[in-house]
Amino acid sequence: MSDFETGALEPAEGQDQAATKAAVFAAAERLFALRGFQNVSVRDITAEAGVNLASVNYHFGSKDALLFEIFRRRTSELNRERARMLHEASDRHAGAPPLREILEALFAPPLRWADPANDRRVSVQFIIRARSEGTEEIREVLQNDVSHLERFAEALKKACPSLPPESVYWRLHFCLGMVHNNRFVEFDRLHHLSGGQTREGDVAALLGRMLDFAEAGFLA
Amino acid sequence: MSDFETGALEPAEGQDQAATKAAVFAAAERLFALRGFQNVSVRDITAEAGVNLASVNYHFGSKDALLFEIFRRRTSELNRERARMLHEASDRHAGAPPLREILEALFAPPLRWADPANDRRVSVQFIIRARSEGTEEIREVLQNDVSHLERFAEALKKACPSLPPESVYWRLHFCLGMVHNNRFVEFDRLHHLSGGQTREGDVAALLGRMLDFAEAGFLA
DNA sequence: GTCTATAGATGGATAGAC
DNA sequence: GTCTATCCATCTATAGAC
Repeated sequence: MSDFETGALEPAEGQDQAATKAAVFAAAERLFALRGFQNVSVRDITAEAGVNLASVNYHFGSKDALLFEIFRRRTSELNRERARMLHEASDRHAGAPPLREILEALFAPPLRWADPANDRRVSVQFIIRARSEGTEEIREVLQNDVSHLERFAEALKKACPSLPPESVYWRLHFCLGMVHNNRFVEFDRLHHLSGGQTREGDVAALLGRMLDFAEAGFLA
Repeated sequence: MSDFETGALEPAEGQDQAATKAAVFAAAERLFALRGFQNVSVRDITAEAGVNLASVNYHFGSKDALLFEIFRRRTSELNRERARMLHEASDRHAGAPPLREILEALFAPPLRWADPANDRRVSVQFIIRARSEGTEEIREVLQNDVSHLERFAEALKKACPSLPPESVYWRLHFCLGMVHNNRFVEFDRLHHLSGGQTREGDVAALLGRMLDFAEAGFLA
């Protein structure tokens, strides 16, 4: 299943099965990201996608299963990007990448997605929302699937040998908090607070700011 | 209104009006904090409080209004504690408190509440959840009520005169992200990731860790 | 496979008895 | 003021026609 993105697909006026599923997937992700899971009904999704009401259950089984499928796909994509960046940094430095490059592998992928020029913009918001508002099933996955974080924790321990392991874990937790706080609402609030001095659109600059802050925090 | 906590109140078998309102308030806060706003029905709340179904609408007007009243009370309490700590730090240092004491005024109150020995434990979780899952009305308040943060931003600018103002705002944003990430779910996940090395119960130690990290981040 | 119509369940809110 | 009974809207899920 879920092989609908293997080629170039337009919504099409036709009755292509894959196109319908893709339209539902995209509409659901967008609406969930903007309004939250519980505030979006199956009717909202099918209306936005321009398909009939039964499509969600036919293609995904249930509303919960739809949410879960989007979540699994997006988190696996994100973690794959992070793992690849960490791996490349490791290769560049004989298996012991420096602190800043580890943090960059953690921060850069979600920030790249968050770029206004990127069509993955809503995907980051979706993931952040699903993390906290998701179903019990999603909560279980979050609890048990920590293998990608383990790789980061190990790399950080190696890069900060003088730091007690539990401090590494806590600081990784702080870094994740920085990432999870990158919601539209929080950006808007900051923009208001700063009198318009903060520009969230410049994700490259934001990445630099986050790296400066987190790197210094790790070296404390 | 909402003057029901002026004395020692037990749920009572009687029909005390204030006691009923307090029971609804407490049950709602607890359930919202644990399960999220949309996953708790008015029936759940009244059942948990041991009162009749109509109580929510009679005492608060609606489910939304109940959420809003809890939110307003808890956030005003929290911001008052923060403002008081900031003010005291300011007094101790002739109007120019050092960076670490400003950050302590920001971090300490929610962490004190989060202490397992504190009955305010759920209140922090409630606030964090309400911030992201709340109604439109709550979102508007978040957007417009930033006066308490302005005081912190001003103090931070004064404590870090060499830092561009927009950097101060961004770093304040990062610090708030650290605070907002202190959810039960995230603590549990971290506990699992670290193989039990992180103990969230020791809030004093956690405060120290957060201060070390954030202070270094600000000095970067 | 697609879509309409509807079942079946649940929720917020309220009228009216006491 | 309290509480029961109920209204009415809305939602997910599905049966069955095409």
